[in-house]
Amino acid sequence: MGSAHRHAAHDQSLFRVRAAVFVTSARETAGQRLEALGKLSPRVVGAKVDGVIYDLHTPLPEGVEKVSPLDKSAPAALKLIRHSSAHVMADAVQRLFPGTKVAFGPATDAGFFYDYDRGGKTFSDDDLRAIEAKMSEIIAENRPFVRESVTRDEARELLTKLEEPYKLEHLERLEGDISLYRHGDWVDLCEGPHVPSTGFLEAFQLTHVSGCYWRGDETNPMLQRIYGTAFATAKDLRGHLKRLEEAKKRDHRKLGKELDLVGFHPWAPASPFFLPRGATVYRLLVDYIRRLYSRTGYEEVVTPQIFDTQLFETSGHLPGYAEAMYLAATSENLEKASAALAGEVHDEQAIEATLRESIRFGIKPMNCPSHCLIFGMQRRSYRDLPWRMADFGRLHRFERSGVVQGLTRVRTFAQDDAHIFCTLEQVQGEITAFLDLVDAVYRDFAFDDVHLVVATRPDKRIGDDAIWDTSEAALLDAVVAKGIPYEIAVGEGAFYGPKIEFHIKDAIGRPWQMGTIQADFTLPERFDLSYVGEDNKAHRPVMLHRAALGSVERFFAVLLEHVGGAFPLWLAPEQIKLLTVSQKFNDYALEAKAQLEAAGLRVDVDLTDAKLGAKIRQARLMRVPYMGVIGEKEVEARGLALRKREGQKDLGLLPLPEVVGMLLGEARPPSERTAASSENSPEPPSGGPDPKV
RNA sequence: GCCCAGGUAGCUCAGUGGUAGAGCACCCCCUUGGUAAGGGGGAGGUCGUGAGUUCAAGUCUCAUCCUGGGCUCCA
Repeated sequence: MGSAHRHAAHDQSLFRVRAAVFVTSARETAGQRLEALGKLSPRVVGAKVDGVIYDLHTPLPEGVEKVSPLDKSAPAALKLIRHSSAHVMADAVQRLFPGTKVAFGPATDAGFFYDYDRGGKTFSDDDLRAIEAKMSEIIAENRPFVRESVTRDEARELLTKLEEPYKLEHLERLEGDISLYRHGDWVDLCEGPHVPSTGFLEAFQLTHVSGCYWRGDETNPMLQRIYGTAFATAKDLRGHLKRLEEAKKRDHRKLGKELDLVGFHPWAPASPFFLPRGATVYRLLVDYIRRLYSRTGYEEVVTPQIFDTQLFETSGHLPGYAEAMYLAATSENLEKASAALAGEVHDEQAIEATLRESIRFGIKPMNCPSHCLIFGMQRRSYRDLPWRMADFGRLHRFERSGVVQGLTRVRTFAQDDAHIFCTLEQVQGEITAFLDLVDAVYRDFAFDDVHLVVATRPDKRIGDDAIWDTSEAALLDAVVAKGIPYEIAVGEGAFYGPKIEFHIKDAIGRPWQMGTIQADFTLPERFDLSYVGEDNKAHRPVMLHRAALGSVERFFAVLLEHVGGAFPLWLAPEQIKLLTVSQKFNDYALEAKAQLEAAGLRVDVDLTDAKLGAKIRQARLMRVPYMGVIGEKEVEARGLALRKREGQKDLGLLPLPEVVGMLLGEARPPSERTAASSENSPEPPSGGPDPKV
């Protein structure tokens, strides 16, 4: 698997200015030191002092050794630029909208934001443009950013005077030194560091507004968050905007519509319709996983959609997961329930029983409970373990209206889901095998930037520490043995067991979490599952939840964006489209189509009276991997003129059997290509004929 | 669920209170052609939905549904 990419919990410490540094102001500053070293220039936005970022005007601590300039183009400089931009924005907002209170305003991975309380009022897009204009004025004033170290009482006094309740609240949570930052007349409770002056901010843009809660808590007042982005230079900003544009072009919702893959309808919100072309790809994905299962010892089951709610009470989904579950009612039961509510039933217990009965059925949000039922249907022996039970069952989860998104967050989906029932001793081997499986899958889809996160026991958990020790060790040992880059997310595991998450990066560098494998000790317990061991006693199995693609819908979306709509041959809805030069050749085109289809290819044909150029354009827009042009010469030669999607590759006139041979080799996922089929690779090594084996 | 922005023909989008538009797609006709759009004609909309203001509403107000961007949630 891929490079040694890691998410290292970004060097926050770099930006934490050390304590007890600002006692006097007579001390030499970073800027002075750099100047003395002849390293100060207008490109320098800060200083790196023994690995910690300082403002230029901040006094250095005693006995520092290394002071180096922080160039505005350095990645670490972005944080200064963005955080300073946030201050300037807040200044602009308070100038334009007096009385607005400020909350938090940090730099983020993509830019910055600042949260405001406008006393219930909101910001419009026009407001953003006005704020941008005001920011430009403040930047033109080129006021220096100045740090002040103050006592808690002084800070409290100032913030009280400024009437900043959120800042005051935050002040009381702060530990250690308190500092303020000023530029011009504007002052903020802030840790810094900042760029030397507002004039250093060359390229910024406010992007959008959203609501958010104070300290992220839904019960707190809602604030208005204005997002922006900022870069060292206008060129960098343009580059960023261009990348956003690129991402927009690849957006699966746009491509899904353009390529006739997916549709939506208001009567089934957040629930995709896979149209014929999309359904083909969907089926190919599932078929691919099925073939993998048959090679790796999985057995597929088909399970019900709707269950008595007792199932979910046993599994704990009710009431724990109730808000995300659809419940199913029958009209008969609903009538009884409304009669009860209308007061036609008087016995309180009877009313309660009637109401309970009215929602007696639940639509499954996960497959695991029904798999537990299957396990429990018969007496199981240790000889049956590990048992790998796969299920592509459709799941329904009620996601809140604000969180659904295209195919990546939907209310109905299927997973390449499987549950492995095994002994504690077998866990590590199963993990290792799954790592291999996932590795093969991501390779086949050309996701080459993959890394793992091992999530360990959270504070709130169930199960003995001894079991956690064993299962965490099993996960880690398997990962370490594979030599795959990983990181450990301490305390991020599920309450029922540790897990491994698989994160990939797509073609334009965006991260996605795809597969996962989790150990579970709870569910077997809840369902009282057991197997008979060698010792003829009952033992509790361990359950592993695992998926490589995750949700097929989501994987479809990520893959679609990854390939920019151009599916590889083995996944393309149509592998080749036949284009006739004129309708005189339609009969032969249909013959050729039948022959290619008989050989197992997915073939489309354009018999319209459009000109060849228009047909090619149409096929290219649909990203069809191969085109077969058919005119007089091709009919005579019983072949077609092959043209490849990538580049302008005209592969010339080929007899049909040769076309079949060429395409079939490429028509399987890489891991299923045999030496025999790669012989027919469409791109033989250059220079001379293929060295046949 | 909350905040912001949208919703006009199948698609992409014009339309600032006074007779609903364009391009593409679709249907018909001409054209029968050689590697990213041949030409002509036609059909297609209760402007998301429901109320309200007005002599008059796609346009203003309110409500509601859906979509998008965030927040939040995520066994």
